[in-house]
Amino acid sequence: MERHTRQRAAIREAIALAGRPLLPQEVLQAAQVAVPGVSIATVYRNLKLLLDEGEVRPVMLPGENARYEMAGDGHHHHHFQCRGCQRVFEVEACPGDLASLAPAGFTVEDHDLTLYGRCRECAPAPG
Amino acid sequence: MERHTRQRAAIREAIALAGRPLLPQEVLQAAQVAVPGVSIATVYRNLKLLLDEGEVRPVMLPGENARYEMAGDGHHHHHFQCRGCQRVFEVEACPGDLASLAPAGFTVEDHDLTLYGRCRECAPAPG
DNA sequence: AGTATAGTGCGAACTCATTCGCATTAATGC
DNA sequence: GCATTAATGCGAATGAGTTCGCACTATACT
Repeated sequence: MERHTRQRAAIREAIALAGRPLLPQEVLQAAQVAVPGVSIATVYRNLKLLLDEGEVRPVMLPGENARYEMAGDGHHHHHFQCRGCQRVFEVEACPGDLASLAPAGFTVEDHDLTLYGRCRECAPAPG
Repeated sequence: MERHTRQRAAIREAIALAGRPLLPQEVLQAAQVAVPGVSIATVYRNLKLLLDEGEVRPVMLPGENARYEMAGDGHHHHHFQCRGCQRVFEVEACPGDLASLAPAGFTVEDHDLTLYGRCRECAPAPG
């Protein structure tokens, strides 16, 4: 039977409160604020659990390790990665139907879009 | 001084003729047709060389290892990955200006788009 | 043809994220 | 409170992709 532990709660909280997809390392750092001794192994174990339960979803970006965000209502959205802090944010908008972009004879079922630039905190003209 | 070897020629050819980004393993297979004994180490060494010379460019897709394509004229384009054969193809089209999709205060400099579906050969309704 | 040395093939070594083994800790049910 | 055992922390182990070391090959120049 599944037990309720401080570590698990801290890990779930970390992801829920971040409001953006986190790397396992970022989850660890955030969870360690609440539970100083948490280990990276526990983060990975709980991420797997949360994934199996469908509470959390993996976010893959080009050339990056998987990040994790709350699955929420599963609505379609994309991501923005800041070139200053490397953090990833959710983007609600979507360019819409892209089926016509594919070569003739190809069928488009889905798409992934990643925007790159500067987040509010790493504003343009970095210092 | 840089020498002309059969291996290097075969590797460059493999990428040029493929017309789509190749994984190091795919480059190896293609190059082995021309030069049976080529090793994967040589593929990696030459990929690095070609990258340094700007002849070849890396293509990163979500959750995938780097693929390589000829740098060509460097025009802006995107990619399509087939869910049947996993191969990646170039897509000329682009949805255009996506700057407006980002949250307020964020600056969009660039974007990556990946389409997923079925290529002509792995046509819909696989079987 | 002869020499110097860039390039190659092979297998070992490395990187780094992720997973595992195991002794220990602590949540749950009685 | 006590027993059961899921969960944790630690460090070792994995695994896949990539790189390295070194003896050997073969290109380019004479």
